[in-house]
Amino acid sequence: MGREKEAKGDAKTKHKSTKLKRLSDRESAGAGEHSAEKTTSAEKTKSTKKTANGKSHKKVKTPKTESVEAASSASEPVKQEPPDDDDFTTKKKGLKRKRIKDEPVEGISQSPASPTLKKENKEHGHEGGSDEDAPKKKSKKRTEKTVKKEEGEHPVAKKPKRTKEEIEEARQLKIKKKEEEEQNRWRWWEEEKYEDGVKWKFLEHNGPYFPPEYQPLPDNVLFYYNGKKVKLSPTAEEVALFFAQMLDHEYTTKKVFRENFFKDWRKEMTDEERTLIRDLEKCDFGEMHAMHKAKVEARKNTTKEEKQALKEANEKIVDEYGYCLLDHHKERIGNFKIEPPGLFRGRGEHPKQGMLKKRIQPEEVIINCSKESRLPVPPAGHRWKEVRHDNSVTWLASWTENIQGSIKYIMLNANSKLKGEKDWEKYEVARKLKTCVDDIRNQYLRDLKSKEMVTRQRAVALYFIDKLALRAGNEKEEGETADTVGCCSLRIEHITLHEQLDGNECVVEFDFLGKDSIRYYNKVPVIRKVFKNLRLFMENKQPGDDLFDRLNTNVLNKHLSSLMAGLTAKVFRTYNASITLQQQLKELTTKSDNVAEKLLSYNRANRAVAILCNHQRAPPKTFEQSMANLQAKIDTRKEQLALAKTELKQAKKEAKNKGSSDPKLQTMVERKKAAVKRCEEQLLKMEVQATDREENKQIALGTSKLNYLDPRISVAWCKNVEVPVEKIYNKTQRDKFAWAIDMTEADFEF
DNA sequence: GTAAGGACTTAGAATGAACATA
DNA sequence: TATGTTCATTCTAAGTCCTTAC
Repeated sequence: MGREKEAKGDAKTKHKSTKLKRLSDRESAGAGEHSAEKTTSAEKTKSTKKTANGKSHKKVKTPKTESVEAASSASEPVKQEPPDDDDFTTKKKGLKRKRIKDEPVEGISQSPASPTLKKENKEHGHEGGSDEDAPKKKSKKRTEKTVKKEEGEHPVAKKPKRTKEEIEEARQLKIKKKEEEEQNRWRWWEEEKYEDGVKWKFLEHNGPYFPPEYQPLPDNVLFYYNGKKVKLSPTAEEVALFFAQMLDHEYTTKKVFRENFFKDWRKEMTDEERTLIRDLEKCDFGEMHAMHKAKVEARKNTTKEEKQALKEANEKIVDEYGYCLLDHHKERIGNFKIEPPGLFRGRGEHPKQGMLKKRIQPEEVIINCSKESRLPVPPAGHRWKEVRHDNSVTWLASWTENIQGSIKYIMLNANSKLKGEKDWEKYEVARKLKTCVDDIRNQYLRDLKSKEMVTRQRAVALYFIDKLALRAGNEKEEGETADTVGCCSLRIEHITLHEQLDGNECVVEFDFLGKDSIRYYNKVPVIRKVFKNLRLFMENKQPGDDLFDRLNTNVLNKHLSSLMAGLTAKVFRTYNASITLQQQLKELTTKSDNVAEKLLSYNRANRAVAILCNHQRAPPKTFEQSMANLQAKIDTRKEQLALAKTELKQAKKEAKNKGSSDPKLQTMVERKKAAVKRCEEQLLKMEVQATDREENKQIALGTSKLNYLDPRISVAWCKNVEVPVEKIYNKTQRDKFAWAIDMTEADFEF
C-alpha cells in the first residue's frame, strides 16, 4: 500500500514494549500549535493512500454514514443515537469483485467410516427432528413450498390438484414433524453446566473429510510457455490450474498476487520446468482456463438425474463426516472438511495474497476425541499426526496452515450446545455491563483529566470504543497481514481534528481500514476534553505514529476486567449493539401496524446497529435493475387500485339508486370493497419492501443479527407485537437461537 | 514483562438452491 | 422452459483475548 510506504518508519513499530518506550519522552506538554501542521501532513498522507493503495479496484468502501455521530450530542458522549438511514444510503458507492468458481469437487475418495457413530445416534434417537442433515432439510423445505403453492395460489401446470383432505393431511404432517423436531431437540440450557474448563465428557466423530486428490488434465488441454506447448508435471500443473481458474478474478491482475503465486509455483516445479519457466508474462493458461469455464458451464447444465446423484453423494458425505456425538447427543459439525489447496485470498492489500495454500495430509492433522470413543480412521495408507483427548477444548481436529502458520480447527455448528452456551454467556456478560456502565462511563470521563498519560489515553480509547463501537485493535505483525487497525492501534494519519465542521464544534474525522480492510469513515463531534487530549496525543508525531502510544489492548482489557469480571473491549460492542436494538424497537414499533410495517421497523432497528458496527456489504450487482422492476410493479398496482376504487364507487352508486334492499347489489359492493382493500394491502407491502431494500443497499444486517444482538430481545419483541419469530429468523437462525426462543418471555429486558 | 501460541468469535465473499418472471 | 433474482449456506480470513513460555 502506498500510504505506509510513505508513513512507515520506526514510529510504526508494532511491538508493545518498543511502542511504550519509544515515546516516553513525549509525556509533557499541553496542546501545541503544531497540531494544525500535523493534521495537514496526516491528511496528505491519507490522500496519497486513497489513490495509491489500489483500493479503487478492490472492495471500495466509500464513506460511511455520519448519522450516528451527527445525531449524538457532544455533551452526552456515550449516548447512541438513531442513525439517519437515508443519509447513509445516498453516500456510498461500491464495486463488487468479480467472482470465480473453484474447482468442482469430483468423486469421493474417502475411507469408509465405522458405523458406530450412526448406530449410536439411532440408539439415542437423534436421527430425526432437528438433527436432520442439510439436504434433508432442503427437501423438506421444498415440500412446504409446494404445499403452499398447491394450497391455492398458483397451481403448477399439469399437476393434478390435490383434494382438501390431502392438503389438510400435508399440513398435519408438517405440524407433526415440527413437533417431533422440537421434542428431539437437546435442551441443554435446562441442564446443569459442567465445572469450569470442562467442555465435554464424551466426544466421538469420524474425523475430517479430505478433499479429493488432484486429477491431471486431459492430454488435449495444454499449457504454453513463450508460445510453446509444455506438458507440466502433475504437481506444477495443479498449481497452474489454481491460477488459471482465477483468471477472471481481479486478484490475478494484482502485482503482489502474481509475484507470490509465481514464486510459490516455481517451488512446485521440477528442475527442468523451473529452468524453462522464468516469466509469468510468457505463460499462457488459456486452454486451462477455457476448460475450467466449460466445466462450470457443464455443471450448470446437468440433468435432474445427475443433480440428484450429486446431491445424494453429498448427503452421504454429510451423514458420515458432518456429525459427532457429544455427550451422547448427535451434534452437527460446522466445518468438517479440510480446506482444499489453492491460492491464498487475503483481503485488502494482503502481502501474502497469491501464495500457495498447500494440501493438508492426514499426517498433519491432530484429532481430539474421547479416550473411550471409537477413534476416527485415517484415509487408507495414512495416519494421524496425533490423537489427543483434551476435553478442555471444543475442537475435533486441527492442523497448521502454511501461509501464516496459524492453527485451523474443525469445530461444531452454531446450533450446538458448545456454541450456544458460549453465546448465551456472552450476552449475559453484556447485560451485566448494563448495570455498571454508568459508573464506568463516569470513571473514564474523569480519567480524561488524569495526570498520567496512559490513563488519559485509555480514557479516550474507551470513549471511542463505547461511543463508536470500535474494535479493540490488537497489534499486528508488520508485513504479515494487510495494514488494518482498530482503536488501540489507530495512527495519527487515521484521524483529523476539526475545531469546527458542518456547524459542529470539536469534530474528529476518522478514516481508516478496519477488519477485513473495510473502510471506516466517520465525522464525530466529541466533548472538548477528548478533543484536547487528542491534540495532545498527536503533538510532535508523524502520520505513521501510534495515536495511543502508551496503550495496547492488553493494558486496556486488564483495566476493564478490574472494573467488572469478564469485561473486555469487545463486550462494549455487544452491549451497545443490543441496547440500541432494544431502544430502537421500542421507538419504532407501533402495535397497530401490520406485520409488514412491523418488520420494516425491525429491519430499521437492525440497520441502526449494523451502521453502528460498520457492517458493510458491496451493493448487489443487480440492485438498480431489481429496484426498477419493483417500482414498475408498484406502478401497475397503483393503477389497479385506482380502477378498483372507481368500480367500488360505481357499485355503491348503483346500490343506492336501486335501493339497499337488493342483496345482489350489496354483495357486489362488499366484493368491490374487498378488492380495494386487497389492492391497498398489496401496494403497501410492495412499497414497504421497496423502502426496506433501498435502505439496505449497502448494509449487511446478518453479521449483527448473528453475533451482536441478544436474540432474546428479538424473541420478546416478536411476542409483544405478535410477529411470528419465523419472520425475523430463518431456519438456521432459529436453530442457533433455539435456547433464546425457548426461554424468552414477552417481558424480557436486556 | 513480553512475545508467541492457541482457541475461539466475527466477518464478507463465494457459492448453491429456491423461487419468480418472461 | 429459460433466465433472472433472492435467499441460505458454506467457506475461510481476520479479528479478540487468554494462556504459556521465556
